[in-house]
Amino acid sequence: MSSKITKVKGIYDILGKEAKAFSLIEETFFKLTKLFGYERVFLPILEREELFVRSVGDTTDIVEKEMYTFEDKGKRKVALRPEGTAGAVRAYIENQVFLSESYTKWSYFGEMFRYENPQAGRRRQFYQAGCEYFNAPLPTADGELIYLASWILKELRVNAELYINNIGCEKCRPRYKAYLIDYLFSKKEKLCSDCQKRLERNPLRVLDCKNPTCRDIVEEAPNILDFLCEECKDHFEKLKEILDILKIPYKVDPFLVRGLDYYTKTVFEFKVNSLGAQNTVLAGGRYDNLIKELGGPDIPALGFAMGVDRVALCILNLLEDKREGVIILPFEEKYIPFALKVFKLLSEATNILEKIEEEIDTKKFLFVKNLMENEKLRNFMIEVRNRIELPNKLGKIKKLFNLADKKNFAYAIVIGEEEVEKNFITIKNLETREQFNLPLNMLEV
RNA sequence: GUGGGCGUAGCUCAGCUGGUUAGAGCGAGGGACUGUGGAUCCCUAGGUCGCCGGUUCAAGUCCGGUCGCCCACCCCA
Repeated sequence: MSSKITKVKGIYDILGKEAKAFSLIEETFFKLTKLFGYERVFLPILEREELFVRSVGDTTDIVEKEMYTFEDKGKRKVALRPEGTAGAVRAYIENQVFLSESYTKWSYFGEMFRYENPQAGRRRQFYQAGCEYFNAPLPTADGELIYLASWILKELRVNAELYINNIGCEKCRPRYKAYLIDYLFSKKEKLCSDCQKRLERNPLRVLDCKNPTCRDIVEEAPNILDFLCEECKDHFEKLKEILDILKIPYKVDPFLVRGLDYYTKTVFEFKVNSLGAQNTVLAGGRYDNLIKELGGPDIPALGFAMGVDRVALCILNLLEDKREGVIILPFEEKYIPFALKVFKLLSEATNILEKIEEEIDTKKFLFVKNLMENEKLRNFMIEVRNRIELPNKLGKIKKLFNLADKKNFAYAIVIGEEEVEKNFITIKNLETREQFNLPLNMLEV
């Protein structure tokens, strides 16, 4: 063997159980976002670097040191997206979607890239499932969005707590910021070294420092909620009422600030306690100025992103492999033609089943009638619809059953001399070990 | 970017203060068992001991570097 090529640091193959978790998350996410009117969109992974500098913020760590940036062959400065909102907003503006739609709801699922040191729940290539809701000024939109987010997590059996805050708008935040900086400067020598740096670059981030002495200082700091303008205050009060009506439990955390510059008014986070340090599983908020700042019209918007890798970690041990599907087992090579016939008949029968559920065009087929009456057969056909496979090798019968068992099939179809001669199949339930026959002429219409 | 821990078979790990041919369990493949699986027993395959260099008569073991993994800081979903 020649020298092996390994993966690059922090970038992982998603296989096996984790892949199952990913699929379940994706499926659940799109099922529920669709229910709430979101359309799935497919956005570029590669964008101009400037997009993120201008939206995420040039003093954020994401932009300062975590972006994968490079020059392409046309000398364009490009970056792998570190998050999804900026690209969505760019697409919204560039395609002038606002001209033809009075409001727009998008959902997406895809990989993001940040050059960070890997740890539990943090990878350089990671996946986010996100929603963006454009042209939605009312606090009901915030409520609806949070309701959607909490439902997705509930459906996935993730126990998360919701924290909300309002970080003001361009009218009220500067005043708060000034007071905060004043206060923090008076305590500067007591702050940790990181916070002293934050004070210069991004003072709001001092508010969620984990250092205990910083926390004590923050406890006494001016509270953003006392500084909100009438509009922001009203928005926040209404949001809380909406959450109460929707019966979504939440905690107000006045020290909750988001790391990205574009947020205004509502911000929220769902946190779990089973995950270690990286415990935020879904987060988002309102970004009323971002569209304007990126050269579009003055349109309010909001959104959230869910950390797919982190949610997968949460639900990994909830996944059980259950028996599913059917494998056809011809005992010898000479029975393979018969097995192929069975394979074709059964897989086509699943199509007919689909149709019956919609239009009750049934009785046409004898086997369908039988199916409705015979519970055993019905359960079998449900599994046929889940999965049907032919074996890829011949061997001792014991081996074949062993294989069927290890691959978690629900049923095995036995094909040997007697079956071929009398034109039937023997169906074995691999869990109960029960067997029954199905004459094939029932399937041949 | 910083710090701590760790890299031996597909997986989980033994391998003493350096000493002959590198071990177990699980898993995989085969057999005992030629129309019926999960148990038991037997057999087999699979390792440049992450990689590079150094010390030594001798390195899986010691030293340096490097790559990767895990965890935390930081950051964020």
